[in-house]
Amino acid sequence: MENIEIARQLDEVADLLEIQEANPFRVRAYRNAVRTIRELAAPLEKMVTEEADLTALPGIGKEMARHIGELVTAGAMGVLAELREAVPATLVQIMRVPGVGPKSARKLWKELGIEGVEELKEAAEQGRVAGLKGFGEKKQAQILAGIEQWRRHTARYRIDEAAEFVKPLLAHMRSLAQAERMEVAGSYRRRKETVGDIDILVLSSEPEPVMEHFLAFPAVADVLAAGDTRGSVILRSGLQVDLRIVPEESYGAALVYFTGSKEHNIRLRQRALDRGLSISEYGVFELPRDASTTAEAGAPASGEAREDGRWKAGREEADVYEAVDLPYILPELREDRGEIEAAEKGTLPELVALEDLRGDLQMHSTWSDGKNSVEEMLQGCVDRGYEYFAITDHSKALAMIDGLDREALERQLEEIEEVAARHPEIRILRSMEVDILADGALDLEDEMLEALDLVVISIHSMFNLPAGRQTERVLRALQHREVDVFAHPTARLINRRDPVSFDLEEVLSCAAEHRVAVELNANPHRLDLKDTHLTLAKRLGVKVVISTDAHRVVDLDLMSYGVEQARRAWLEPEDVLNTLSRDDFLAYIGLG
DNA sequence: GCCGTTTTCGGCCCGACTGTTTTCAGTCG
Repeated sequence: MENIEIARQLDEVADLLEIQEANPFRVRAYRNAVRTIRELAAPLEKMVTEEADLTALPGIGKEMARHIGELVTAGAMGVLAELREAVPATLVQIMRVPGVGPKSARKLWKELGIEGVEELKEAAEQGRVAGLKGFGEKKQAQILAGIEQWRRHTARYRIDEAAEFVKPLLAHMRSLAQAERMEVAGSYRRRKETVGDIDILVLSSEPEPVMEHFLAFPAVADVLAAGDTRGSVILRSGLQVDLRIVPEESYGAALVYFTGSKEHNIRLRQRALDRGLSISEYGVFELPRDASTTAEAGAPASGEAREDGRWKAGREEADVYEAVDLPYILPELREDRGEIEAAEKGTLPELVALEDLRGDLQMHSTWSDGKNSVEEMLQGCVDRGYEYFAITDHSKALAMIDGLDREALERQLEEIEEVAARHPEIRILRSMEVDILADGALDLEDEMLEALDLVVISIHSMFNLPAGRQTERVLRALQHREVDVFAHPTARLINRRDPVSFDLEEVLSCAAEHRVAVELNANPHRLDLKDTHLTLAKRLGVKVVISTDAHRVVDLDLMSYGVEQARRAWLEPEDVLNTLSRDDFLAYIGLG
């Protein structure tokens, strides 16, 4: 059983417990376990069969380990089965409707017998929901709108999709003089591969016109909330945008708060409490001395309290970190994946940056499915300051797009030689993206593989092999002595195709042993390997190459998405092969 | 249900907005 399925079932336990009004901290314990499992690169199933100690994982205790063991060995968890007996599992769907939480779901079920979204819609349309105590006409309308929104949009947006919506919105907001500073925060700022919504923070001493201007953005389809300092809208695209307006002394604290992640913020706030401080989006505050005896021990709620002398910091993000004795932590690292501990010890990584890259090691030309010639791609690479690049057209197994057979490759290599002769300013690597066939053999004769400067291999077929066979297939390919790079290893397409299943740890160990690098495919549809996988690669001593897989010259600019994900994985320049200079890179791949 | 050089018991982040309320609960981020 895949980790993702185990996480899903534990998450359902948490949902059902919430509807049952269980101890909220117990619910949180399940959510924490879910988070750990979602980020875990090692397969739990294997850990269980090897009798590894699951309780060593954060948020997994004795009980959680027992649940997981049960699920892996018996295929189901007793705790979930019992909950499903007591609570209709379809109530979880109701909870997903915006504006409906566990309390409402329970009430709708207990008092109106509603068990699913369809029934909820019907009841709301008939006006029966408004009759409930604590509900009303407006709440009922909100629920109906919520159902529509939920139907329209369930998936998260790829980061490049989100960027397309963010750009015009930012331009709109920047045209307003009262918006003194502005930043897109949230997971967008942390450069996650997908975002659920967009969070925009504005510094202004005049919030009213800023909020008005925000609501007047032409693409706004629906206003969910609009207060003095917080607003929330749905764009026509279905994307939700939240706006927060804060004064100058709170901008840094609000940026920390609004950038997240939630888990990172919780750690910071706990750290503050340990130091007699409290952090909120308004700043860092000193706790009252007698905090233990009073109920309101936290940060002052709003404006007036910021002037009572307890405000300590909050203008800039760095001030907030400094207040809890930490150096500044970059947004990409704020996931509570050890960055707080590293910051404390002074061992934060020196993250790789776009300027560090000296070459691009996967791109296509008109020889296969690319839209530009070899020479045009070369010029694109020269324009981006690269010292080397690889032309990696597809091999013949991809008949659909006319992959190159041996003869075609030979002709292509002749052209490359001619182009190279005219362009001594950059080194063209003679390469190919060779398909890994069903049995792990490579889709090109050994003789030709030897003739290439760089052999890149990847999966384009048989995505659904069972994990055991997929692992064997990949291991065999990795062991071929001519292979240099394993490209887009899991073959996933974000929101479109699941990753293939194989034992990643075994695959990476094999890559390390045979000195094969893994690719971080920078195309925002792929971002493969993803951040947590790359962290594991680094730990296992596997080098990474970041490549765009460009199919036209402009695609070469997708490199930034790759670098951002590499940064989320804590990669430093020395972890990434294509930060090497031309001579060092050629030496690394044995071309002296 | 998890966790711990201040704790194996008693904690577990903090605040805005909305709707239905006369002081707050629920939801969300």
